[in-house]
Order: sequence, then structure tokens, then C-alpha cells
Amino acid sequence: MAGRDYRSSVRERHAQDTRRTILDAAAALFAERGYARTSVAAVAEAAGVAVNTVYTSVGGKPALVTALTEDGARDEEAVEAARAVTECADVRAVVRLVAEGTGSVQRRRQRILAILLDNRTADQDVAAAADLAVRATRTRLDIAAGRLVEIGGLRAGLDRERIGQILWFYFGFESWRTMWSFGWSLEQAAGWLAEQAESALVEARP
Amino acid sequence: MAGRDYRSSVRERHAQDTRRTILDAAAALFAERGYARTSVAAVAEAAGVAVNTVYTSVGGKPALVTALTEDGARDEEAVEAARAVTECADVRAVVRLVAEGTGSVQRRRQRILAILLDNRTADQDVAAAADLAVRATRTRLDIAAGRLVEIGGLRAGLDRERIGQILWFYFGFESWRTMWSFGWSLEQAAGWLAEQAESALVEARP
Amino acid sequence: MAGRDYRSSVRERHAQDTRRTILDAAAALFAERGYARTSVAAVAEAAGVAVNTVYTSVGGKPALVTALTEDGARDEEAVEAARAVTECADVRAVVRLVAEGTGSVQRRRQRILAILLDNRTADQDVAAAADLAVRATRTRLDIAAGRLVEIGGLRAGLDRERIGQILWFYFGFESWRTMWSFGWSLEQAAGWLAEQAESALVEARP
Amino acid sequence: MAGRDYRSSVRERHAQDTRRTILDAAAALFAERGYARTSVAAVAEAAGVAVNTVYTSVGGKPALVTALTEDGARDEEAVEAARAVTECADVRAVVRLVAEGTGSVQRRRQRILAILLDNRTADQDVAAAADLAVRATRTRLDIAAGRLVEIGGLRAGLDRERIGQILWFYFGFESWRTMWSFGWSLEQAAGWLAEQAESALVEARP
DNA sequence: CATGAATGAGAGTTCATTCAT
DNA sequence: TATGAATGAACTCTCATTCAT
Repeated sequence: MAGRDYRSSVRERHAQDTRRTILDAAAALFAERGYARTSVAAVAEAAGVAVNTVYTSVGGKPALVTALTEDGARDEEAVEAARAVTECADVRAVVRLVAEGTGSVQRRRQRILAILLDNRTADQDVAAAADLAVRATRTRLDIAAGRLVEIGGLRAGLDRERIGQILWFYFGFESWRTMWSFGWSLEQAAGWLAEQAESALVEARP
Repeated sequence: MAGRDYRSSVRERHAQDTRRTILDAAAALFAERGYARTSVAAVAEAAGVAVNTVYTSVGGKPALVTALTEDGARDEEAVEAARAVTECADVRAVVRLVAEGTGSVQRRRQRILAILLDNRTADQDVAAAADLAVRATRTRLDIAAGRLVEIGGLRAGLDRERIGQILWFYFGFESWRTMWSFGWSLEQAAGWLAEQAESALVEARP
Repeated sequence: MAGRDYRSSVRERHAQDTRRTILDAAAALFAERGYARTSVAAVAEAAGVAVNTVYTSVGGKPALVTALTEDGARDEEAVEAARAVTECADVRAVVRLVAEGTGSVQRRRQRILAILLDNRTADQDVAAAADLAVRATRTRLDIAAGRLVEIGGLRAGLDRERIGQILWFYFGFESWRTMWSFGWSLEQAAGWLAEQAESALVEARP
Repeated sequence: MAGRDYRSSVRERHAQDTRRTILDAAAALFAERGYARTSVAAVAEAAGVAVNTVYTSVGGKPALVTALTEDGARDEEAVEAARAVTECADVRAVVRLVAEGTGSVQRRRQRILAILLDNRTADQDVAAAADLAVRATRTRLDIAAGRLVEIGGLRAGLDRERIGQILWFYFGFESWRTMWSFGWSLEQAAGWLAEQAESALVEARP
């Protein structure tokens, strides 16, 4: 059994490489032509492997999306940002944190998020993955909304649900996508969105 | 328009009915299951006609989307709203007009716009139709941006392009979709968006 | 609507022809090469139609077997033979009737029965169709067994179940297949089997 | 036989175990789901080995059947029974011997015979193995038929070929399978079949 | 004008099998 | 010897589309 220890090194590493190549090719094609119009054969060709290697090393077509999604699922930055929010006692600072946190994460996951969002209707699995991503982010924003309520100093008439909606409006997926489509930098976008969100949420200073 | 007057024969009216039924069925299915996962056969069945009738009375699958799009293309309300903007001399009033105009139009065209946007990647024709719709609206917003520059009284550092972007951010397709997703009424949404856009664009009153 | 009456004659007849040709080709190939090793493409080619005409005019691969089976399902001869048995009051005559009835039916359905029996394990639908056929015949034989009990004059120790088994042994599918494999004629086989069954069932004449 | 004696090394014995495990798994799956619907991967999984081990230790998929068949090919009981027949001078005793001999062998080889018979059409190798088995048994029965002719005392009109057919009818594979399907014990079945065969072959006692 | 029948193209997937380790 | 990775070859089936009626 000597040859079966946990570091089958060469072979396993090679397999991981193959998988990576396939995933990259898939992401590129899904982004370029969309999920429905991208065939498994095309992915295989782009990755330079046989069609069925896609099946043996990743799984079917839906599995490609799933695997792509899981790549960045364990997003520690998002978790860290969420924690920072709960430790912050200033309303404006919370909004800035949210802006920077969501912006940074979504900048990084831009490609996969676009794939998920743009191909929701093409496949049930894609739709499920997209919903999952949306829900995760909205949940985090709702938590931030709760924190804002705790801190207080907001404009009148804003309950937690409403704040969550406003946060999603400004820091949700579509908002950031619009920013990137304008060609704004992360800092520029985060700054502008934070400013706008503040004016929507925080009581005007006397 | 000559052929579509009130003297259309019975057969022709019947044909128009068939076409209408098919388009409605298509819209419903595209909205529910997405373009890629909706087969022409399914549309035909939902409309209660033979598969080929879809071809003879509308055209192929892409033609369904095109036809659906043209349904509301001759949007006189949008034209009228655009004209009103050019005759208005008050910055805040212009923003309100834009809010009400875009909101009303997009409320009405909600379904088809969602289909267009959600199925961009599924088909080239859909993508083209979506781009057309986007471009038309952005163009109108850019005209409004020009009018705002003419009137003056805006915050410092805002050029025409930037204003156009901000208007698109607040009154573009995704913004309104987010509003509808929140369940806000047209008035509520238009009011809130206008307020936000004002604070982003207009110099704070002393 | 004149053209849509119940005798769309030409087109429909042509469609029926196509279907028949496909079914015949399928039966021949299934018999020759077996279900598993016969591809739909092969059936299509043998029938001289496009692959997908098989799908539109019959259904999938399992549907081919189902359709083939239903060809002779409405077997009036079997029903008639069963009725004759219930009206017969002589034990030996009943056995003869059963021999002739089953033999004639199975001679005629020889090909499809062989396909069903030989490809049970290849496909679930085939297995289901085979079971159905077996059950139908066994049920008829069990009814005949009941009749024999009613009439009486059988060897000691034979209950209805046992008689049903003996009838199935002599007049079941495998028995007849063995007969055909010997090259015996229907009359020869029916005569011999009846004689054997009699000696197994009927009390020896003093 | 040199390599298979009691001095086989540990490794070799281990290899034999693996092979045995694989063959058992294969037999179980072939019996349960049929040859065509059983994948090599399924066999490997059931045996708890890698797919390729099936290839290295047994051979391809057809080789599984072949190996299974050879398991009981060297059937000394059948040989012995055949010899006993040639030494027996009583017609009825011969029939009994044949009944007991074939029944016992086929009881033991029941599983593999069912696999062979039920999957004839699924694969050429299976068909060949099945034919081989059939031919072997028929040959033995034909020899017994010859012996019966030698002894004499049979019903009029029975030549050697006819007797061979009758023996095959009563003591062939399908006959015994039917017996097992009835749930009859070996003794019960052998007794009944022998009795029937006697009445078919032997001149009635005055 | 609307239809049923038929088609060609292509997709996803499974399978038996081999290679390098 | 046994293995995981990778492959090539089919196969079933769906779909958008056209033809003759």
C-alpha cells in the first residue's frame, strides 16, 4: 500500500492541472458565449483535452458551473468584512466598510458572478447557484442593516427591511456590475456608492 | 399601416388573433423557463396551434423575441417624456420627469425587458434586441443629461458623460427591476429614485 | 376545414406505411442482433428513413418494442379459444383445445415473443412487455386449469395450481419454442404435447 | 496445472481472491440487471476494486462471462452420469439416471446458465458460450438416446433423433428452469420429469 | 392559412478500454 | 499487481426547421 499515501504527488497534481485548465476554459467560454451556447465539446477543445475528460475530471455540464462557483465560495474576505461591521460603532463607517467589502469581493468574483447572473434562465443548476450567491450576499447586507439599526442615527422611517433593500440597491450585484461597466475603479465606485448610500440612510448633519 | 385598418377581413383578423396568442404564449414561457429551455413546440402547444403555425405566422424562434420586442417599440410615452424634458427649465423637475417617464415605461414593458435582459447570452438575436433597448434608453438619458448641463446648477465636477452614467444608474433597467423586486409601487420607487438622483446631481441648497 | 375530416387519407396512409416499415425493420433487427446491439440508427437505415423519423413516428427505442407488442395484443383467437374451453365438458377435449389454441397463437406471434423473451434483461420496458405476455398466457392457462378441475376425472393429487403449472410446462412459451426449434409442424407439436399433457393429467383409462 | 498448486505464493493467492471477488460480483450483477445493463464500472464497484483491476485480473467484459462459464465447465458429475448411462441396461433406469444427472448439474449451475441463456442476444461471446453449453448437454443427451435405442423396448416410431429431442424437451435447460420457477425441489422435479419422459418413450407395460 | 410528417444537425452522456505510475 | 486518469467511439434523444398537403 506504500504507493497510496495522501501525496500521490505527480499523478494527482497532473490531474489537478487538467481540472484547472478545463475550469478556466469553461469560464472563458461561458462568459463569452453564454452557458446554453457553449457545448461540452467546445470546452474540451479549448482546454485541449478529450471531451470525456471533462466528464471524468469535473462532471457534466452543470458540474462545470458548480465547480466554478465553489472556487471562491469559501470567501474569507467577505466573512472578515462582515465581522468588521459588527464591531464598528459609527454609521458612516459601517457604510464605508460595506462598500469596500462588497466591492472588493465582487470585483474579484466578477467573472463567475456575471456567468451566474447572465445564465440563470439557461439551466436549473445555474439558477440554483445564482440564487445561492444572491442569498448569501443579501443575508450579509441584512446583518449590516441590523447593525445600523442598533447604532442608530438614521433617517426617520427606515426599518431594518428597508435598510436591507437600500443596501442591496447600492451594494448588490447589479449595482457593482453597472460600476464596472462604467469603467470606474474600485475606489471610485466604492466612494461614490458609499456617499450615495449615506445620503439615503443617514440623517443630514445639521 | 394600410393593411391593418378596420377593414381587415375576417381571415386576416383571425390570423392576427393566432399571432397574438402565440406571442403571449411565447412571452409567458420565455419569462417562466427562459429562452433556451423553451422549445418552439412548447410555445405551439401552449398557444394551441401546430408547431409550424409558429413559423408561418411569426417566424422562427428568434423572430418570436423580435416580434415581442416590437410590440412596445413604438413607445409614444417615452418620446413624449423625452420632449417634456427638453421643455423643462428646472433641474429638479427634469429629474422628476425622467423618473416618472422611465418608471412608467419600464413598468409597462417589464416583462419583455426581463426576457431580453435575462436571455442575452442564450441567443444572438436576443442579445441584439437587448442592446437595442439599452441603447435607446441610454440615448434618451444622455439627452436628458445634456439638458441638465444646459440648465446648470449641478454639483461641481459633473460632466455630461458622468451625468448620463448617474441617470442610467438610477433610472436604467436594473435599477427599476430592483425596485419591482422590492415590491415598491411605481410612485414610491419613482419618488425615492428621484430623490436619490437629485442628491447625487444637484448642488445642495444653501 | 374541409381537408381535416377523419380520412386525411393520403398523408395519413403514407404515415402509417412509414410506421409499418420502421416496425418491420426493427423486428427483423431485434430478432437478428438483439435489442441491445440494435441501434436506432440501424433501424432507421434498414427502414430507409431518417433516424429521427423513428422518433416522430414511433417513439424511442423502447417504444419500438411496445409498438411491436401491441401489434398482436388484441388477440381474438386466444380469447375465442379460452371461451371454447369453458364450454367444453370433456377433459381430453379441453387439453386438445388448449394445445391447438396456444400453439396457433404462439406460432403466429413467434417472432415478437422470441424478441420479448430473449431481450428481457436488456431493457426494463422489454422486461415489462415480456412479463405482461407471460402473465396473460398463464392466466388463460389457469382458467383452463379451473375448468379441468370442474369437469373432474383427473389423476389423483392434482390441485388447480399444479394443473396450471403442468399446462404452462407443456403449453407455455418455452415449450412451443422448443417445438419450433425441432422443426415440428404445428399439428405434430400440438398433437404430441396434448398427448403428453393428457398422460400427465388424466386418469389412465382402465 | 503447475502454477495453481498449494504452493502458490501469498501474492498469487491474493490475486486469486481478487479474481474470485470480481467474478462473484459480476455474476450477481449479470443475474440481477442483465449483461447489457451492467457496466464494468459497476462490477468493479461491487467488487470493491478499481475498474482497471477487472481488466488486469480477468479481462474485458466478455471475458467475465467466459471466466464465469469455465468455472463449472470441468463438470465431473456430468461426465460420471454419462458414463453410468452407458453401463445401465434398463430403459427406465436410464431415464432416471438422465433425470437425476441433468437435474443435479443444472441445479448447481443454475445461475450461470440463466445468465448465459438470458443474455444470448446481448453479446456475441455470451451467445457463443451459451451455444457451447447447449451443445454439450444436447450431445450428452444424444448419447443417452443412442443407449436407449441399443437397449430397446421403446415405443414404436422413435428413432434416435426423436428420442434426443424428447430428452432435450424434458431434461434441457428450459425444462429445468421451469421446474425451478415452480419452486419444485430437485427430487420432485426429477421424479415428475422422469415419469413424463418414461411415458413418452417407453412402451406401456401390458 | 394552417397542418402533420419528416428531417439534419448537434448535444449531452455513458461505456469499454488503455496508458503511465 | 493494481490503480487513477484519460480517451475514442457510440448511442439515445431533442430541437429548430422545411415540405407536401
